[in-house]
Amino acid sequence: MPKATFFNLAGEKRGPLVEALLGEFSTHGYRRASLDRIARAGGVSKGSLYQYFENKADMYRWLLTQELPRRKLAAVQSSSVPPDADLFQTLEAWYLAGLWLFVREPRLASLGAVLMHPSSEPEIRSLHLETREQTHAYLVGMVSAAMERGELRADLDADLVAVLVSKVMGSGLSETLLMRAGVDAAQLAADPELAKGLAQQDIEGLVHQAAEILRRAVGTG
Amino acid sequence: MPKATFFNLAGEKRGPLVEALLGEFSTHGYRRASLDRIARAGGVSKGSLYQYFENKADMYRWLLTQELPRRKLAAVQSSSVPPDADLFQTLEAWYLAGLWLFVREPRLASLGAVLMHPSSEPEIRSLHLETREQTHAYLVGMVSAAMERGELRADLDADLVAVLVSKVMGSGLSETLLMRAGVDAAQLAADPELAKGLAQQDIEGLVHQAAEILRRAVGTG
DNA sequence: TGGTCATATGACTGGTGAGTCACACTCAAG
DNA sequence: CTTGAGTGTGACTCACCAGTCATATGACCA
Repeated sequence: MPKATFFNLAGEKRGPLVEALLGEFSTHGYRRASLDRIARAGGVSKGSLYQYFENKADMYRWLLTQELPRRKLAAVQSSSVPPDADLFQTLEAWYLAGLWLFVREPRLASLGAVLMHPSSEPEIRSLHLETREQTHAYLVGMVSAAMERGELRADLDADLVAVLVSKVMGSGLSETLLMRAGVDAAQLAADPELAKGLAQQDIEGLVHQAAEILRRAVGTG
Repeated sequence: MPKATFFNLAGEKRGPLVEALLGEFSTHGYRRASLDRIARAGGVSKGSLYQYFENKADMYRWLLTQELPRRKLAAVQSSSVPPDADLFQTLEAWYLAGLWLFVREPRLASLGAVLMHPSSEPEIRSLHLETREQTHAYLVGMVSAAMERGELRADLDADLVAVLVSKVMGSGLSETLLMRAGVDAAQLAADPELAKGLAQQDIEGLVHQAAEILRRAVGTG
């Protein structure tokens, strides 16, 4: 957890620092991220970083568990799901908003994508693992509820369906989108201008197609 | 590419070295893998490593593009697909063999899994990217052929179906299996004994369920 | 025996980067 | 004005590690 000093920071000093953290970790990943660069880009001395955070892993952890969700939520809140939407409509709206994040906030989106992969860095392995477990548990809950509402075939394993959803609507869609635009998540984070190529894809159509495939795969009827 | 010296090596010297490469890269990933450890574990001096390979990336590249496919093929060749099998039966047999690899050769399987993720290490980024592109192209070919045989709905995008297959049958299945057994690919590589927990899962059932979901999702009828 | 070539070795170099520490600055309270 | 707690600083330490090189070994031939 960051130290009190960090939270006491005035916005005009904290803002650039957070930007620096976001930029560095999203373009270089955890291991290759350099604290010297973060300090320089953030307009802060290296020693100060250690006034604010316990260590490098603490910075990464705070960014990914506190700041990333906060910003994601803010960026996605515009999209509202109608109250009578079924599982597939809900998922479609949700993941559509997630894909737009790649266009509007590529650094946030790439960071989020990386977080869903297992990490080989011991300091942050458990963070990635726990995030995946939480996401999975949340989806299992959604799927089970939909099953009880009769929207899904009852003979299916909720666990397996949850993985299906996360793979198809999550990494599957975002990787397809990136592939079609011919860019890499890491490049995108380094140069957000590249997001323009993404915006020209038929994102709505893509997400809808995936949701319909999913509906056919596990939906009733 | 490795140098001639490497290929001239007698089997009894080369074997342990290859084992060391495999062990080190599969448990620590590219960046954290240490050449000193590889040399020690492989019973070879550090200088010799540079008689055999250009550099670290060369070792990684050789292992993943030459040795890994060779061994995977050998480990999987037992499973034969009947000549009249349709796309879904073929995929089921294929990926079933892939999952057994996690039980029999966890280090190979984890290496292969990591290779399918984007890497943030510049030296090997293109290797990972190209592997993913090749795999994708191969699947697109398979899917297109199956479409022409009328096994798949014709209104679908072959590109999207290929991603679907790779996500559901590939990473989706292997991560489900690992999750159920409560192990991590990295742990598994470090301690292959853990594979025993995997063997107790109903692997055949899991793969079959996934293949049937896929059939329903994109198959005709 | 002596010479040559391929191969083997491990101490060493240079670079990097996380984390530390002695010192400097600020400001509010006494 | 003085004090000291809180904050800021960046040169420095320490560990790690890829890659090099001077030297050694040994096989083979003349």
